[in-house]
Amino acid sequence: MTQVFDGNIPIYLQIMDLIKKQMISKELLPGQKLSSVRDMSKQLEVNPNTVQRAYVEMEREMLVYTKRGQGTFIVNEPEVVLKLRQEMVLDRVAKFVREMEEFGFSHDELLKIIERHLSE
Amino acid sequence: MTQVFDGNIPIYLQIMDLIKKQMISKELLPGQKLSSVRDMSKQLEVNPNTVQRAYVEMEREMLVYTKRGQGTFIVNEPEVVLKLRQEMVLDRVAKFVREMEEFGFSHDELLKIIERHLSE
Amino acid sequence: MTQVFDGNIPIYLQIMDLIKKQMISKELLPGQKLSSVRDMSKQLEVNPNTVQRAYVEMEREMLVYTKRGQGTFIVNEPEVVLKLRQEMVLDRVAKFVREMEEFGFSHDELLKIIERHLSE
Amino acid sequence: MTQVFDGNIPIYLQIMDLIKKQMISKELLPGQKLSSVRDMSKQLEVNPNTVQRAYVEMEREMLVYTKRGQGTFIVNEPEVVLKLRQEMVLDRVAKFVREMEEFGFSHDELLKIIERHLSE
DNA sequence: GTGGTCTAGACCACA
DNA sequence: GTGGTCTAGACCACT
Repeated sequence: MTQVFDGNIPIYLQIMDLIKKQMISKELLPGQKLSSVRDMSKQLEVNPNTVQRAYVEMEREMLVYTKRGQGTFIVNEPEVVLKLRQEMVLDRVAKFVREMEEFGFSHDELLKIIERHLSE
Repeated sequence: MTQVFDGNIPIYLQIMDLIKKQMISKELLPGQKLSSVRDMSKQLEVNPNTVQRAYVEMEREMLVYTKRGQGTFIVNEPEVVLKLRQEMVLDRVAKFVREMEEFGFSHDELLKIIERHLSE
Repeated sequence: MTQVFDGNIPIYLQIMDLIKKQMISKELLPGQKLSSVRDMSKQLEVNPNTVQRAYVEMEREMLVYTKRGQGTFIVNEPEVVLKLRQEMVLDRVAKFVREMEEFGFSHDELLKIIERHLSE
Repeated sequence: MTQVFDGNIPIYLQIMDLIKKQMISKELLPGQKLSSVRDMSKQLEVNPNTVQRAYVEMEREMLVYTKRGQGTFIVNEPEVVLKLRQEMVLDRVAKFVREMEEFGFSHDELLKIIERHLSE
C-alpha cells in the first residue's frame, strides 16, 4: 500500500493526520517509537524535511516527544491519545453532519444514506 | 457571518465548494446569475483574481457559463445539479466512512456515534 | 556592516533576535513591513528558507503577521512591542547579574566594572 | 537542582561553561580533580561522550589536563584561572553592554536599569 | 513580487 | 543511527 497524498493539502499535515489516525486506531501505542525521519521519508516517498516538519509540529501539539539522538516517541500518557480520539472523531462527525445538512438532508435521510452505503 | 477560509487549502477551491453547496441546497438555481467577481470578492474579503479563478474552474467543470458583459450563470440544466449533488454526497459519505474505519470503528459503532451526535 | 552569525546558535534564532532588537530600538515600528523573505535572505547572505523559518516562528509568537501575497508585518499593537522590550531587557539584565554573581562579584564591584567599561 | 540545558546550544559547550564558572568561583581549585566522565554524565543526565567532549575541548584550551588512569584535573597554575576570569568577565560585560546599546539604551539608562534591578 | 511548501542532499550534535 | 539545521533552488497560490 503506497501512500498517496492529496495535492491540495500540505503533505506534512497529511503525515500528521496519518500518525494521529494510527495513534487512535492503536497501531501506535503510547511511548512507542515512530519510524525515524529517514525511514518514514522512504516509506512515504517524501523528503526527510517534510517528515521532520510533521514530527516537529506534532511535538508542538504535545502528541510526541523527542529524545536527542534516539528518536521521536508517542507521548506516554494514554489520556492524551483518548482526548485526541474524542477531538478528531467529534470534529469529523460534526463536519460531516453539517455538510449533509447544508446539502438539505434531514437526519433521517442522512442515516439512511449511510446505512445504504455501509451495506454495499 | 464572515466567511473564513482554511489557510491550508487553496481559497479558490473553497470558493468553488461554497458555490456548489449553494447550488445543491437550491440557494442558487439553474440559470441564476452569480454575484459579480467584484461583489463576491468584497463579500468574501478576497482578491478578485481568486474569485475569477474559481469561476473559470467551474466553467471548465461545466457547472457555470459566462455571458460576455452580463456575468456568470449557473448552467440551465437541472440534471447537472442533481448529478453534482449525487457526486458530492457520495464523495463525502465515502470519505467519512473511510476515515471512521481508519479510526478503528466498526460499522455498528459508526452508526451509534452518528445517532448520538444527531440526538444532541 | 555585514551580518555575522554565531556558529553555535541556529541562524533563524539569531535572525529573530535581530528583528526583535530592531523592534525594541524602534528601527521597526508597529505595522511596518519587514523585508521580504528574499530580500532579507540576500541582505543577511542566508538561505531564504532560514529567513522564512524566522518569520514563521515570530508569527507564532504573535510579534508579526502575514498577509498572503503582500508580506510580513510587525503587529500593530505598540503594547506588544513594549512588553517584548520589558521581557528582553529583564531577561538580559537578570542573566547578566546572575552570571556576575556566579563569578563572585558583589553588587558594588559589578557596578564599578560596568562603569569602568563604559568609560573606555 | 537538576541541570537544565538550553536545547539550542551544544551541550558540551554548556558543560564547559559550567566548569569554567566553577573554576572562577573557586568551587574548583587549581590541581583539583574533576568528576569522572561517568559520574559527571550521571549528574548531568547526559551521554558520557558529551562530557568527554567537553573535557577534551578544555584540555585543548589548556584549562585542564588528563592523567591516564587517574582522571582529569584543573591546571595547577592559578594565573590561568585569573586570566580565564578576566577574559570571561570582559566578554560578558562587553556583550551585555553591546546588547543594551542595540536595544537603544544610553549609558545612563543602562546604569539605572542595573541599579534598579540590584535593589530588588 | 510575496509567502508557503517541497525536494535533494549536506553537515552537526548527540546516543 | 537519530533528530536539528541549513543550502540551493523549484513550484504554487495569492496580490
